[in-house]
Amino acid sequence: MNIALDYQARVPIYEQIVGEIERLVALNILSPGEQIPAIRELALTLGVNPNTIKKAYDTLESRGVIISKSTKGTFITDDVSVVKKTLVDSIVSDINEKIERLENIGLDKKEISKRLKL
Amino acid sequence: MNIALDYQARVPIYEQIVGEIERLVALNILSPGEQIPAIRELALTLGVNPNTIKKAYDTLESRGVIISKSTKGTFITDDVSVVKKTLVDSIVSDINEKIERLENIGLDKKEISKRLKL
Amino acid sequence: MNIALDYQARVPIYEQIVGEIERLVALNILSPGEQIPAIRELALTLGVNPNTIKKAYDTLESRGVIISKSTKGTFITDDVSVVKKTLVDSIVSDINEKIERLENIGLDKKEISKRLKL
Amino acid sequence: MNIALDYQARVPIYEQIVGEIERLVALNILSPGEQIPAIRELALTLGVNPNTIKKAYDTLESRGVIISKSTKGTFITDDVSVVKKTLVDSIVSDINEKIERLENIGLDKKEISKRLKL
DNA sequence: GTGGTCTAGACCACA
DNA sequence: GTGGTCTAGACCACA
Repeated sequence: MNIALDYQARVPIYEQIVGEIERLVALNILSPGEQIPAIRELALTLGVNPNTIKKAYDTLESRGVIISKSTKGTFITDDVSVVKKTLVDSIVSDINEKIERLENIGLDKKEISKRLKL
Repeated sequence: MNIALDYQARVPIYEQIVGEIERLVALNILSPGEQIPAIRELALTLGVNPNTIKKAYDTLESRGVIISKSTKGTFITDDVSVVKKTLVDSIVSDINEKIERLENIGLDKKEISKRLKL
Repeated sequence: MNIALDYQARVPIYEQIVGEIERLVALNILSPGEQIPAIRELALTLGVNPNTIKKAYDTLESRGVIISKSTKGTFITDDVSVVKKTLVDSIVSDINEKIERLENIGLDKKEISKRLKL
Repeated sequence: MNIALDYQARVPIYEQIVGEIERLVALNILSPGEQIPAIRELALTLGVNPNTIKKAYDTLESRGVIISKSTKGTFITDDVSVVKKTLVDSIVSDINEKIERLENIGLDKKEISKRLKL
């Protein structure tokens, strides 16, 4: 699994991993039901402690992105649509929040639109 | 000065204060040249340690948002336009980054536009 | 034999199998003296390692629920009443423990009764 | 904080701690908004590694029982009623599930009632 | 081999 | 002092 980590970033490593895996799911690079690397395996690949991977996997499981089946391995959830929808929704609402901030500062919708890559 | 703090957020308190003051400047609620509260005063108002306010003010001064005149007090910079421009630019580039992410996930520009409050 | 397994549950697979067979006995779906599937056969049916079935059968035999007659096969015990009684007793005492917890939290017996399907 | 741990139990230590704190909240021994011991402090008291307490606190926070305010400490949530309700509901539905199992086994409601401490 | 738990302890930013 | 992150590594049950 191809994941780039930034050790300087404020975002903790385990959350970077969470974000990357969510991204790979949204991009259909990871498919529903697909098995993902074992904790220790990914730890080796990324040069990171297994506990850190575990924390990322725990977070992903609590968000319904993956399911871990003890002794069997860890798998992408069968219904990926919810994950995608949630991700898109959160990005969209982030953007809308920021558009609102720009309007508060005094830019009108036309000015804003001009500066967006749309 | 009306500033809401979130003690649970990952963003440190002093940075939240920085962001809020920049926002108030951008909104013209704080005017160029206007005096802002003394460190101890604001510390009391917000129920926060004076060191935290100090750190926020230092950051704001290094960004050219405020100027502290030793015994006279602390003031909003006279030329507020740079502050505003910087803030707007950073928000705009944030948004464009997220638009790109949405495109990567598979939404085209039309779909994205439909969901933005523009 | 119709047994549903939950690979995510904390309860180990072999214990789930034990519980399910005890349940089938208590429900008279498995009758006294009846032969049950061979280890390898059940392993295939459930898509599980034969060692896991072995462990479940061993446990059931130690509890007197089944008897394995070497070359002949494995059978439900002739006197099923003890199995049932033990099972009922353990469920009842589970419930009573939980009733006590509800009382400790502050519900009185009347309130509790109202919410039970009795 | 008075918490008894059972190192033999199948339930992991961190979950025992979670359960105990939920219980103390339900019993009003821990009040809304009240500060609870620092991670390292409770670790010392219970003779357990700080990471274990952290995991318990993380779980409690994800369930909305406590709120951790970085550098300030950890606190019981302000609105405890939801926590209580959820706890009671889950116990009640556990009991009802078991009552149903007893009925499936062949006991009628009268027989069951007789054996419950109600 | 696989996930799950736990200890020991370091280091960090922040307040 | 307080929570948060991370490493290193052991041990366990289960499959």
